[in-house]
Amino acid sequence: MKKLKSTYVDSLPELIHPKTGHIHTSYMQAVAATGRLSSTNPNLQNIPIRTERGRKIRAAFVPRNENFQLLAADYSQIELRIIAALSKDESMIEAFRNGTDIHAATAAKVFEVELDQVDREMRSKAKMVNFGIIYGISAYGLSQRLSIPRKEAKEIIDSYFEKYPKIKSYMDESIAFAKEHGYVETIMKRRRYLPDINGRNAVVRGYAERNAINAPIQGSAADIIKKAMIDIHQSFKNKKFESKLLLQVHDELVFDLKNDEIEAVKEVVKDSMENAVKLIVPLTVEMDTADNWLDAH
DNA sequence: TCAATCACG
DNA sequence: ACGTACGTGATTGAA
Repeated sequence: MKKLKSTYVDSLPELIHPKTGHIHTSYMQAVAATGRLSSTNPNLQNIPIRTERGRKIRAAFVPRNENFQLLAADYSQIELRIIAALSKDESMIEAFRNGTDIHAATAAKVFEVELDQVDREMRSKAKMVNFGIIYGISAYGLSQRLSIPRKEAKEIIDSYFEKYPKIKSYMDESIAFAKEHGYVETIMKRRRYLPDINGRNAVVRGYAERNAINAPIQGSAADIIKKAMIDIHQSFKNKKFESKLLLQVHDELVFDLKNDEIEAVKEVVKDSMENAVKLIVPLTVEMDTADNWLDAH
């Protein structure tokens, strides 16, 4: 509990710029191997939200004055939508086209129950599995996360691949591509080189194989939000908006929104993010406004 | 200087 | 049999 105080409460006020009255972060464009941005000095991509005390820190981020409010816009499940699109798995595509809760839909499939029979625990497990898929899952890793025997974890994973068969073949193809070419690439052709993909050390090779699965997914999400940011910048300039983009947090954009531009800005932001690229599944964006960052979620 | 820890997506 | 979920940055305390 020392972390919240030393990293945020004590440090951030010291970083308010004397001239602007704002905290200014630096975004690094060539640090993350997948093509994500990173944020330093201070890092504003890891402002707390998960604990009650942490949420109070996030609530301290406010608009510049009474004529503005904060707008937070975030992609819903962008990485799973990308894997659905890249793998062309019919079931997962169908789930996203129908707008169903993907974790609940996954739980229904994996545990073989009706959608309305999915309880909180089943959904929670299915959510962990969905995340695991993006990261390059192993039975052992899932068993640790879910605190269940490895055998049971393996059964869940086997069931997952049975219900979403093309996710499995897509993952195998990503690894095969990497082994042949020595790199993997995103939807916008950003490459991540994986020199250890054919290595003889199983631990190192396993790491590269998980990178082969994860990098195109995480990197494509980064490509998409970057394109959206460029499109939004152009629109704001053309329309002479005074609202400003403040922060990017991987799948979220935060704006200082002028009160007389609310509807126009929200339309531009939603449209630019949802249509930054055309996938075979819809991209959806959730957004909200408030007088602090916490409540804009 | 570096590993461990903890903050986020 | 092996060792194991992806990507970051800041702080802390031991070496």
